[in-house]
Amino acid sequence: MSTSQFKHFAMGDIAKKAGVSMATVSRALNNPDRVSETTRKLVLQVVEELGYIPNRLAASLRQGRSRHIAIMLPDITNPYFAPVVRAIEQVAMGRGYSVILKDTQDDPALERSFTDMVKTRQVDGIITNSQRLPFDLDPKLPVLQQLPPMVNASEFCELDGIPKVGVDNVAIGRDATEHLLSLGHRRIAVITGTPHILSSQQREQGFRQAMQAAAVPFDEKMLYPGDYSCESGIAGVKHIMQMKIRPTAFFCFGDLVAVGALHALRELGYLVPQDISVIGVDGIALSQYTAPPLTTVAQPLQQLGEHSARLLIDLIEGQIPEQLVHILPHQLVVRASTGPVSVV
Amino acid sequence: MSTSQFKHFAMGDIAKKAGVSMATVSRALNNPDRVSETTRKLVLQVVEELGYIPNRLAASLRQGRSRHIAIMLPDITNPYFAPVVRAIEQVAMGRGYSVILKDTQDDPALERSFTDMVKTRQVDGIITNSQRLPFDLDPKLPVLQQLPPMVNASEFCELDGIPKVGVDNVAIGRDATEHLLSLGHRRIAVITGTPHILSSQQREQGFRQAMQAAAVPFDEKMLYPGDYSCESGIAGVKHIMQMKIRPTAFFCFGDLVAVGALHALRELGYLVPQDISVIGVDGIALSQYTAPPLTTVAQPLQQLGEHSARLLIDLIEGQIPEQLVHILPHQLVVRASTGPVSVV
DNA sequence: TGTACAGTGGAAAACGATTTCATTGCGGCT
DNA sequence: AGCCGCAATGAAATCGTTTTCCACTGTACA
Repeated sequence: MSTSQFKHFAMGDIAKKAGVSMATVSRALNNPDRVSETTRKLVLQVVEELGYIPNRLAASLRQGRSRHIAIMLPDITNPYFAPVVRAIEQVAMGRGYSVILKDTQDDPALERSFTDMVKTRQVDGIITNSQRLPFDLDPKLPVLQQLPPMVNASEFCELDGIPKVGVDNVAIGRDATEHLLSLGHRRIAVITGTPHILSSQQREQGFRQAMQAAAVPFDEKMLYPGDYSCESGIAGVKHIMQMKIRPTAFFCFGDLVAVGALHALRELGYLVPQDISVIGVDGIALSQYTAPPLTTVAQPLQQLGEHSARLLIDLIEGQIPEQLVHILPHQLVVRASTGPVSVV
Repeated sequence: MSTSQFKHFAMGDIAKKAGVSMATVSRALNNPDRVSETTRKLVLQVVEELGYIPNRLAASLRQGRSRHIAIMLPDITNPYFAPVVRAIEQVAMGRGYSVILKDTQDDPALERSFTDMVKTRQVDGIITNSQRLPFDLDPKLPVLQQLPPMVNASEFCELDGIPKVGVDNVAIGRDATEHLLSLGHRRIAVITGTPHILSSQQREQGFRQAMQAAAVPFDEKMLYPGDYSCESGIAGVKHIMQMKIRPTAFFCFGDLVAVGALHALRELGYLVPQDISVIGVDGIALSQYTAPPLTTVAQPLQQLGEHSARLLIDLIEGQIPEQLVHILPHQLVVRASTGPVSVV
């Protein structure tokens, strides 16, 4: 038994005391214009008087919706997600929803078990940052009809027809690369994100496009497969800087990776940006306080969250969303970690 | 209406097809040892066959518990919370609970509205990082009896009798200060956390104790009231370093503050730790990658989360917790941001 | 005068599980 | 043989709302 001992009134108690039916109490509370003003006032007064608090669980059961949404992330400790989650949560609250959070550690089994929450009616929809689709689809049927309300945020599943909110990762890869190229860098090293993840693949694709367009050859040894973590930034730098031919710049596929890279370069005695330039992606808050402040391609994190939440809730409530796919603008933020290539 | 079109079977369908009663189905699913093996197998097979998925909302209503817990934070973007939340979430999952997250921005109204979720039966209990008690208490009655299941994590409410999990902030303040003193620092500046918050007050108290014990006088002008943010670290440094008598060390009440301080000192041209030492509190993951790596008093963030979750769920389930208050050990982690005071 | 209709409000059926209470049948014990 | 107890099961009550009908009133209109 629990420690809480509130005295609880049910709707019936209110009804009795107000001398009306439960239906009327319910209406007075939820559809105020469906009862006369006098009755409504009467009911509300009794509600106030008795301190009645409705049991939302019962309402949810009857209505078939929980008014919860779920958000599924691979790694809550990545500061990338904090502003996104906060924005989601704010929009959700504004529309009467609560947010259930799940750190899946990128584990398919966890993802799936979490997704079951919509089947068990515990949540009305899901925002996922995973590119894995946690539902079995019948390829013969249209995708949208088989899906519960869900939106893919930041990280996309390849499948068409799934609502998505994110950025153009190919363009991000291109823009970052062009920035380095424009500073005269030719030997650019890349520390990618988790290789099997689409965003990383697309950034790499953008990188290659830009290099090719500038007719700069790329030595495949200059590509280090990371996993979006700080540690992979460190490992990447250490690995690459021990090679005979060293790069003049690092393109890190995440700001966290770049933080690790900056750290490792500092340890190895290199000066950024005099010896080596570093650019990141994401635009996490901390990127402005690294040493030196990090040049990065910033994503509109808050907007990402807002759009995801709005889209999902529209979907849940059967409102037709203006669009099913939102690609939000990114922005190159030049700070002190990139500079002209040093003439050796 | 929602887009999801799963065909749903209710327990009655299973019962009918298996030729048993709903009670038996329920038991086969939830209390396997209360039905014979043959019936259980039969039921499970039908469940499998029809792809039956129970409606947890209905179960929750009947059982009077949602199997959700809520966690309330002042600021989700502070990396301090990420490991805590993750640990909470893992323990909760292990015990069959989901976690609802709320960023309250330290706003009392939001806190209160969120807390209502336990009254409305949407959550079974709350972990709060706020020192404000979101319930009205009758001072005549014992505290515990009036409270819903809740635990105070990290940040404490002054009231006795509330389950708490946290660290000894006075000792933390003392330890950090003693570290600086042992390096020869005498003019120590302090950038506090949010002044009205207990953890900040206690760290300050510990600081003063240590100073007094060492018979080192403290100039009140060396205390800058911050708010645990990066920005307050920057502002604090800028403010204090423009004074005539400058400190040789900064004691920042949070790692984020310290990150800001490091940034500002760098901008002002000071070398850390040669010119000035900086120490933080928290032990966030990033503290090891700052420039220079940050000396800090680390909190056992993961354990904090684990204990909070366990304590709360014990409370919810009426198990008697071994103890109601957990003070976990902190640890001074000496890195490169502190050093002996320079002989001027 | 009769009919239609809008405005109210009530009774009772959902929602879909869990749990209580009663019943059955069987084995063991005396 | 008779009785007790226990394991296995079912019927029905229950959780606390929302919602669907339907009834009733009074007014407007032909």
